[in-house]
Amino acid sequence: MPQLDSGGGGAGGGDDLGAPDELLAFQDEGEEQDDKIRDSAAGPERDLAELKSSLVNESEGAAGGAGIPGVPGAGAGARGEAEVGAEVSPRRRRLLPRGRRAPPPQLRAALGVSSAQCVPAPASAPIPAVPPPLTPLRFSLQALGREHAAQRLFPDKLPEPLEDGLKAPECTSGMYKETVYSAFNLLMHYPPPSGAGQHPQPQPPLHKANQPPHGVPQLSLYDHFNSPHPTPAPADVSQKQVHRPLQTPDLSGFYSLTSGSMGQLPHTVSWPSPPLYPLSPSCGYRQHFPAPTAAPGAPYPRFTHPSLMLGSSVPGHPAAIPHPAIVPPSGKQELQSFDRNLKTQAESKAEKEAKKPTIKKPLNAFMLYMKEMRAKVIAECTLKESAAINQILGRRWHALSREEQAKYYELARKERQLHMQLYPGWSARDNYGKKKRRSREKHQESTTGGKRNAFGTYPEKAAAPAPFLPMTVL
DNA sequence: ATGCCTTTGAAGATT
DNA sequence: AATCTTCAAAGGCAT
Repeated sequence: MPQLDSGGGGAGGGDDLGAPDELLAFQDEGEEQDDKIRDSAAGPERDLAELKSSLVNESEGAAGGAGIPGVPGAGAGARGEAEVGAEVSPRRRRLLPRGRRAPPPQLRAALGVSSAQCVPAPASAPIPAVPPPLTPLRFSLQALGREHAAQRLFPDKLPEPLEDGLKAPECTSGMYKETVYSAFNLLMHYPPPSGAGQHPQPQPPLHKANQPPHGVPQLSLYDHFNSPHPTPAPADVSQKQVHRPLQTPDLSGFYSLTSGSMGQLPHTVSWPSPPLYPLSPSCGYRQHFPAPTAAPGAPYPRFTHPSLMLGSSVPGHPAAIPHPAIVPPSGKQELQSFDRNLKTQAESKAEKEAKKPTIKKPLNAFMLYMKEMRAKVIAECTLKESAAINQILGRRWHALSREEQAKYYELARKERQLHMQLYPGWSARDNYGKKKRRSREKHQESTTGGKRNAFGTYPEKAAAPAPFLPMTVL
């Protein structure tokens, strides 16, 4: 989205041209802004109420024989829903019962056990920026995930944007205003003295770093560069092993909107972190690495695991530095077998090819939004089923103001741009077929009666000019 | 163990 | 050019 490129042209070329979706996302929202704002302020209970209602109505509509309800009930509230008067979006149509599992009843069950299942914040108490503490299990898993995540991080990227973020007006007056992000930024750059952390959760021991990251949740560049627990770089790495594929000065402003998962912040900000120090101003990315705390010369375990030494696909970026977007083929099973295979080194060429780590797609704006807000929704409700949560998040996404959405689009644009810089030869095509696709027959069934075009909307709407120029708000 | 569900957006593939 | 398809995250659930 060129309008989003406040840099007046940006790093170059087509990358600055956001996908049409980004423009379309703001369509039909002009006169709906007021409604959206009201809805947005209505709180989670309304989200759920709408969702429940719409699900019920949609199901009833389907059962009624027409197959498609004319208006999805109260669910129309979030956006004014003028567009659903005549036709229901393909996405909503997909909510209708289909296939062997009849999702709507499932979701109704998940959402409709009772309104009490969702525990919204009291009316007098606004939704906290920081979600309630996580359960011990989730807490430890996230901590573990974060640690492993750090192992996959490029040590040569750093919170420089964070520093910029502190200076950037949009970071002090936008989506993260008066949130923990500000504190997070500060802590990232001005961490408490070693041992000053008062959080009862001890920092995971470094020795864990030698363990393979089994079950490590996939992290995006967003996670990585906003990681509150950046990977400490060994002195030798920081001095001589850091290779950068490109000099990318125009990336200097990346990730100025720091966040990471909301759910991680409460404890992560209180973790004691080693002091940060800038690496090399000559680097494409300015680096801030935690000063090594290990004895000089001591091996740095975080980079010793074979699975962490997988080369990036970046030409001139030798194998040493893993990247959060790089993951073993698919999950922990593969990771374990990957280790074994590395030990035996007896795989066939084809097998090796199959074991090549996957470079994931960069997250789009909505994915970034979901990643950030999921924990919040989970905290507000007892829901855990992602399908239901995603529905809520989808509605909230539409209820966001243009300014709020624009920030995620900008973040996503930067993520794509950085991804492109890091993996010049990568294509989304590379990952095609790596997921087992649902059967063609089933998919056709699901799309029968309504097709979603490349813009996720109706062709006639896609043809409409986008009234919104995000540039004006950035 | 694996895939589906569900969301939006991006991008490759197909018509 | 327009449309279709796949994948990105996530976690419960069905097979």
